[in-house]
Amino acid sequence: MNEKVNMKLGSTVKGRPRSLEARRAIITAFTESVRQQGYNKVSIDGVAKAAGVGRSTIYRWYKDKSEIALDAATDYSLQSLHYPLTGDFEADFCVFLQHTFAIGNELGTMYTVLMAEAQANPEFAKRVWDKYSSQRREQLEAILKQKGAWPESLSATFLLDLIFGAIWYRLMSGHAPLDNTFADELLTSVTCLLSV
Amino acid sequence: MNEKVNMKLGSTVKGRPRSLEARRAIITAFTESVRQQGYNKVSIDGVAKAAGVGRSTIYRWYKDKSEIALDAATDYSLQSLHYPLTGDFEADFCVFLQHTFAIGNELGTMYTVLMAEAQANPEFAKRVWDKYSSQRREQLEAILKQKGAWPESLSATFLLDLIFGAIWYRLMSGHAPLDNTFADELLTSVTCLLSV
DNA sequence: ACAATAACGATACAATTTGTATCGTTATTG
DNA sequence: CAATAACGATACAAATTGTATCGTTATTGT
Repeated sequence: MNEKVNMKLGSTVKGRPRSLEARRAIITAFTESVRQQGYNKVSIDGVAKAAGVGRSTIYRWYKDKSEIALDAATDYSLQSLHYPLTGDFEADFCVFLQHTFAIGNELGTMYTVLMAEAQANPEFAKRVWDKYSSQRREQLEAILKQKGAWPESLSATFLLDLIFGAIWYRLMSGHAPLDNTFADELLTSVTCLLSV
Repeated sequence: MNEKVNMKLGSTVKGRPRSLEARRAIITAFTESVRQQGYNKVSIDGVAKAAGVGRSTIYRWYKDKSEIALDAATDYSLQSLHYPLTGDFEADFCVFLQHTFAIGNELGTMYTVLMAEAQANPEFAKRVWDKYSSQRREQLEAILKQKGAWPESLSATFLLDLIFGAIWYRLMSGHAPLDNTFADELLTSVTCLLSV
């Protein structure tokens, strides 16, 4: 989202302040539209009408469709990222998975689209990474480190790739669900790999 | 690709046969364009001009852009799938990874796009799965089964998701390469999981 | 040789969508 | 109440899509 935005509380800036309701409406309408029609068939005009805002309002704050997607995705994801850890590896890992699965089942489509969009746009890819991926990785890494003994031969980067990769892969391919069985299998495997 | 196509050798069908050169040119130009500009910025007209064919020729055989992507992706992938196994788990696994990495580094962008496209289109998703994903999975599963002892608690579906997931995740995020180190880590982990 | 056939390149077309610009209106600040 | 900037509405050129039509070209069968 545009940084010059006049949305800070207690702003001293003159002029009509940005409508947070409009932004929320845009994000909601966009997310719902993507879910129903697929990213490539969603038009800005359609989102504007569904959100009940003017098309110009969207263009004022988002350069193009991919920017809306990034804002919508990070907005949603960050909400579920700030909660206290118990310190118990197994419990925290399971909670993390549950949150991640919930987001995935809710917004998986959106993230896949972001990845596709990032493919040919390194700058955009970096923003997706910084605003979304890296934050979730850091959270999970902190949880994994609670396990204590960590085999030297196992790099954290690789283990994170393994876990997030499997989740992503199921999300994208849709060939198997993100359910409790899957969570159990992840826990078992990670425990196994960390106990060598 | 259209099934009614008149491209079989020794066809008895009247009329001018389809130009395989045109198809090859389309696939090549499309792949290159996607690599350079990104899927969403590639136009059919641009591909036609780059391929040196008429725009109508493309529309005659492909319903839309996503169909070109699917044809291009499967065409390329299937070439690398038919080779004999040695029967040695470790050797075959490494060769498989090398082939998969090569395809990924060559066409990863394309596959990510296919996944995104498949998100809101179950029918298309099924075709991607049947024509691409499932074939590679079967190949890898055959290789893994050569290992012999397979822990009851570890489902093949899950293990395949772990492996392909990690590869995909690296491809999409681009935060780490598909290199020999990564292959080693995969081999080590899979061996560990299969030896419990 | 020649008719039948169908893919080819080209071009034209309406419909959609994009991103920009402009307008009068509305909300907030000083 | 003046200054300011976001708001919704609307108009616009440009690009793109998918369809249709045309004359041309390559192949098959008689």
